[in-house]
Amino acid sequence: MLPWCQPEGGRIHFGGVPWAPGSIHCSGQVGPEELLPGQKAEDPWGLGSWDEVGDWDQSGLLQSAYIPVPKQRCPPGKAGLDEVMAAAVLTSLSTSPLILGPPSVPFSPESCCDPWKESSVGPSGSYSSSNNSGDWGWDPPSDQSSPSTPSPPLPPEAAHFLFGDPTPRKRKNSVKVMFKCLWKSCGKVLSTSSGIQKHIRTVHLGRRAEPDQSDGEEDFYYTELDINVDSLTDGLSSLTPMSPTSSVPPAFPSLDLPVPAPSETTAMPTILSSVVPTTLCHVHTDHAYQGCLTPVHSVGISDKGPQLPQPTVIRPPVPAIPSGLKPTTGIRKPRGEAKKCRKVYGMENRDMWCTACRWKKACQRFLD
DNA sequence: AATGCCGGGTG
DNA sequence: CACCCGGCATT
Ligand SMILES: [Zn+2]
Repeated sequence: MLPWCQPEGGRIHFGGVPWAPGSIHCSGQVGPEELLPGQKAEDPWGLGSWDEVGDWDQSGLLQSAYIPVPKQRCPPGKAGLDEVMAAAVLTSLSTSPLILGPPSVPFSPESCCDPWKESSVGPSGSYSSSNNSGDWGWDPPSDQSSPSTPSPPLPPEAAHFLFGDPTPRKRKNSVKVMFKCLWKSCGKVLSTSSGIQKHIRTVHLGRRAEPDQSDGEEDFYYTELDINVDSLTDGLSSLTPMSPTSSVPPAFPSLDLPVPAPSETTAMPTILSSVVPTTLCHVHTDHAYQGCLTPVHSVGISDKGPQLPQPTVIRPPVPAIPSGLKPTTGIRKPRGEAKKCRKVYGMENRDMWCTACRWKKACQRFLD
């Protein structure tokens, strides 16, 4: 009687793409009411504001590291430095002498990576089949690559990347800056730093709302997001999967989409590669458990991952563990809290899940 | 009870 | 490989 147990003869595929990213319209969660009435964003460093986020569509948002220094960020004297640097980079970035192609980003982002490209793999057909220890190459345990969500007592460990241009000014009109709360189970996203600062201070830190002389702890519980807003054009098409043969009325619940995996699609030209902590894997398709799982080398530019200094193997330390005696309540994997496909689409729409989810594997679309 | 997903199958 | 699922830790 299982919903999807019907004659599996023909799956329902709407042109291959359930819904395109960037076309989703999220309403709720982030609403005007989250922003202070009169507080029209004071945007500490005049980033141009994007306040009053009624709804924002997640197109390609690239998580930028942390943003450890919100306030007092412009020391009287050397304030201009970052600014200049940033400006310089952005400039050389977006105004490459001859690359004034299409009105959008010069580095054709869309071209290859669509978050949900269900099962079409291998455009260029040559994903070097680098080893990949058989398994679904992964390293669940001991992971920390991602800005793990902090928990109350957790001492913020964010001083890693203090460099690399902390506040990439929003580009012409393709990048918006948002601030996301990293608290355990709160993915609140606000448009202004002061916004989440207050949010965190009050809601989480249980502190007072006045931004005055707060120990600035809240600064550690939010991160900045650079949302690419240039794919407003695509998508929109198959947002309503009207199956031709009227099978499985999708009618997905009017849920506010939970930030899907940050589809990193920004191909760094060159200069940029040195300014941006390439902590994210690029190409990342839904199905393709390749994307970053399999060390996709040769992506055009030999962009060696900045990580993995690994001069010597750091594996050995796994000798003494009395077989069958795992501390059942030890360092257990904290099971990410992000809503995964199953919950998001529901069992009835299993066909929309990402492949991983369908196979009961770790979700690839909504990673934690 | 529902989820997320590892580990272990199957063609 | 693509695909499925038992089973178990988590929520
Ligand atoms: Zn999924």
